[in-house]
Amino acid sequence: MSSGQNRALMADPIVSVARRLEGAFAAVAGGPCDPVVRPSDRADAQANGALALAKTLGLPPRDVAQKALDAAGDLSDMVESTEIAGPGFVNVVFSTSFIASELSVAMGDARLGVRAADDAHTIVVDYSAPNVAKEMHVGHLRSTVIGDALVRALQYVGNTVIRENHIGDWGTPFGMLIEHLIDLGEENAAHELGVGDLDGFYKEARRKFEADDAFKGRARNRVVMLQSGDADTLRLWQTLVNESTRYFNKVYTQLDVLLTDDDLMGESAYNPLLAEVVERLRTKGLLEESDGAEVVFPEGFTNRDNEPLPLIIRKGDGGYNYATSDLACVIDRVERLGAQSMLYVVGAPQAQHLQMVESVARMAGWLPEKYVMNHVSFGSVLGSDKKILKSRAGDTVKLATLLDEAVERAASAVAEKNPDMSESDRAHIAQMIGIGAVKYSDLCTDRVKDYVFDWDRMLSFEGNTAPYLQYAHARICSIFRRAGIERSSIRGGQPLLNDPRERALALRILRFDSAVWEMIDTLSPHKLCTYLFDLATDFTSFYEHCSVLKAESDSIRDSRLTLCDSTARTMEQGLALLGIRAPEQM
RNA sequence: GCCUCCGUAGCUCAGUUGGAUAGAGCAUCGGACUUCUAAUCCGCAGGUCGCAGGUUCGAUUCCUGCCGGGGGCGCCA
Repeated sequence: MSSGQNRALMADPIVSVARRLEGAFAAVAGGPCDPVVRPSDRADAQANGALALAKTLGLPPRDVAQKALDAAGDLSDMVESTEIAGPGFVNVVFSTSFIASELSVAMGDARLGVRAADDAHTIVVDYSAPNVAKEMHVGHLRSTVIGDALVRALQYVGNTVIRENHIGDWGTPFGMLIEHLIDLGEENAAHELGVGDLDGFYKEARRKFEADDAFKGRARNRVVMLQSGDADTLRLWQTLVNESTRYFNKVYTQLDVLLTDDDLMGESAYNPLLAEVVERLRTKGLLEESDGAEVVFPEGFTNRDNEPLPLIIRKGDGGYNYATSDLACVIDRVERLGAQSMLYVVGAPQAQHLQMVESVARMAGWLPEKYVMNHVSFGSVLGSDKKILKSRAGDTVKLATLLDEAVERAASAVAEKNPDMSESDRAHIAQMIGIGAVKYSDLCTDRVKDYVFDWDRMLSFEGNTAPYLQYAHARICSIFRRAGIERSSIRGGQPLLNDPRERALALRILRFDSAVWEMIDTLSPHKLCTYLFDLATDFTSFYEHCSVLKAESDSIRDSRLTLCDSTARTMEQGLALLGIRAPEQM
């Protein structure tokens, strides 16, 4: 391994200095000790570890801080100055040459200095999960966009990531859906679904089911035929699935996410395992009979009347329900796919259900202790009235319609601001801007909270928005275009960082490493968004104050070109981890 | 009733796992364009971090109790 790769293991200087101080603090403490190094507004970083340590040692905090600095020895290869301040904080200022050389190393790394996972493993990410013959709406938007970003980030640092799209393709509604398909005629029905009128199809089927007893009877009979594997029924069912997934793929293409047919793992895929789930639970002695159903009582769950709450494995009528297939999922993911970690990107209302599934899986011994099953919960999309987002007619908002509107709005913004652009360029770029804006507005706030959907805000070029970040990237591309310089031609050098904005920008770029890891550690894409916004802000400030092409000297010009290129690469990669494109002009 | 999530500037949101004086962006106000894309930048102002206790050197952050809002609580998925 070259020293370059070795250094790149910790691109963020704050991480580097933290590791250096960790030993020093440990020496003072006489055991492992966190130096608590954080970014600081009074220096580049501050170590707060002395205050806590002072307590256990019974010494004045400032003395402890001094001892730690003494133990750290010579830090001059990375640090310009250290200072003990206030009650015992250690303020750290990096040497500018260290920042410059670290940036050069990071930019020579294939991952731009982002640390590789030291525990890379196989992770299943379960996301999107629309229902066959039902329209995709904003709830699917959140799951799809958040899940996709997590997949990209987890993959980036070296994990093996398996995408699973657990579509709703089984269950009692398929009786009425198949009968409605027959009524319409297969050709007509396929067309209706193929063009994306899933809502109309589903609603009509449900209307007939509720209004027409004969239809209801046929539907019920059809469910039995489906479950018993009747060939003709299965063929009709497959038509529904195929037409729906064809439509989903259109939305996924528009949304620009990674999901393909290879990732489809619908509920029906687990049918062969359901009987085994029951048998295994029975063998373990976990299965109990309750009100005619076969259930498991995981500890710690109670119902309204404070009685134990069961997870229903097999209904009174002998049918299975979603808890059973979710348990089959766990078995399949652990035993067939070798997953050690499972992420469920599912709305907050499913929290208790997933807890119960995990609990039963652990009771049954299907989920080893160290394996994690993580609910990546998220809140709702709200309208400006702070209520769940609805269309003007009061229906749920069709995802496809919403995405079309995003692209339309972006197209008219581009047409207005950049009228010289060709029609085909504009269409292409509007796609990146409109879709990017929707995705970013979904990703940029803490996922556990609800968020307010606002067209004007998300498409604005001001504030924490995708267009603002994309614009920073486009401006850099524009500089190189204007100068007629290939970006790759100026790589490899170390930048001069004499202006405070140059220095701040370089340090910010190096913190990409930590930003990606914060996103991964907390499964929170908004951490990376916040970073990219800071990066764009630091760049724009640099851009306003440090002329690149009209720099005072050629060496400064080249140095600034290097900074521009480093910024653009980091921005493009960061946006890519969020599933967002970075156009070269806009 | 029980469980769970949320409550930070007029609005929309951050706050790096307990650190110094709580930060952005909108909106308002005051400045900067024969431009490396002003789709931008610089500045002013704006706060009882829902309320009350507790833990400790130190709390927006952890604990308890209230108040307000969302969601969940047995055969739909």
